[in-house]
Amino acid sequence: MPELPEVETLCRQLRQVVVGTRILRGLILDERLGKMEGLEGKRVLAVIRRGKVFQFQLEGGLSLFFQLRMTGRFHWQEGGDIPPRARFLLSFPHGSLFLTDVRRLATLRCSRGEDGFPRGCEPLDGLDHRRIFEIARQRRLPVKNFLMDQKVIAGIGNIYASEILFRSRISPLRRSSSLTLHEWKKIVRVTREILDRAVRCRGTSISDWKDLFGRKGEYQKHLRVYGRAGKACRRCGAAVRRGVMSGRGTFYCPVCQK
DNA sequence: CCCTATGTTCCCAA
DNA sequence: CTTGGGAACATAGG
Repeated sequence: MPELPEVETLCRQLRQVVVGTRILRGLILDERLGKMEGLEGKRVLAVIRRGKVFQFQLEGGLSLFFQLRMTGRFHWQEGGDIPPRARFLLSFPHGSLFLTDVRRLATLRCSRGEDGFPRGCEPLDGLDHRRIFEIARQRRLPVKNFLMDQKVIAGIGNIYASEILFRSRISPLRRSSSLTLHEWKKIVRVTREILDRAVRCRGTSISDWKDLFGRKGEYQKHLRVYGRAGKACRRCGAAVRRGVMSGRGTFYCPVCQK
């Protein structure tokens, strides 16, 4: 579900709503989500993101790390009932933050360190294509899977991986070790362009993605291949192909992408 | 019943 | 030991 642009969108909105405010109450509504210590009365000092992971930094050094995974969503409500499928809530004097999650795959980790974050580089603050090239050279997996490896680059998921490779004109099936330095330079530049634009669009609402306030994103209007199996490639007119890689739908143009 | 779904982790085989 | 692939997780919708 949420990839970097969607997580970044929520992160910016969360900052505006909860940073500097004192928590009235924190409640786990589904034990499977994770454990949490007393948060009552603590102020939220910052909400930051790395890759697809959120960190809420609280007064006293405690942090909450959230991973939304496939169907986790954050909602801000100034009143009203607990929404269906809510698994967690943080209440504040001016409203409540809910986490809902149909498939119950999201996770929460409460800790005092930085250990909740993925190890990969952040694509929005200067990916070094030489470094990526060096890592990719030693791996033999398909480049699409490589791009989605959160230990290398943090934040790219299934939709943006297909889009990045289409705009880079590289086949998702290529072994990561087969790409040249020049090709990585292109991929890194395109990644930055796509993710920046998707953040400005507040994410991709393909099925049901909505931001903190229930608004859809706009990046679905810019998608070039994702979800377009059998339709004409926007560049050359050939039929867009849908393959399956590691169990995930993978969209590409067999003519444009080499 | 079949398949699909914006993610991550764990197990197993090579 | 490393690497990569697929199942598992859980639920809804077409």
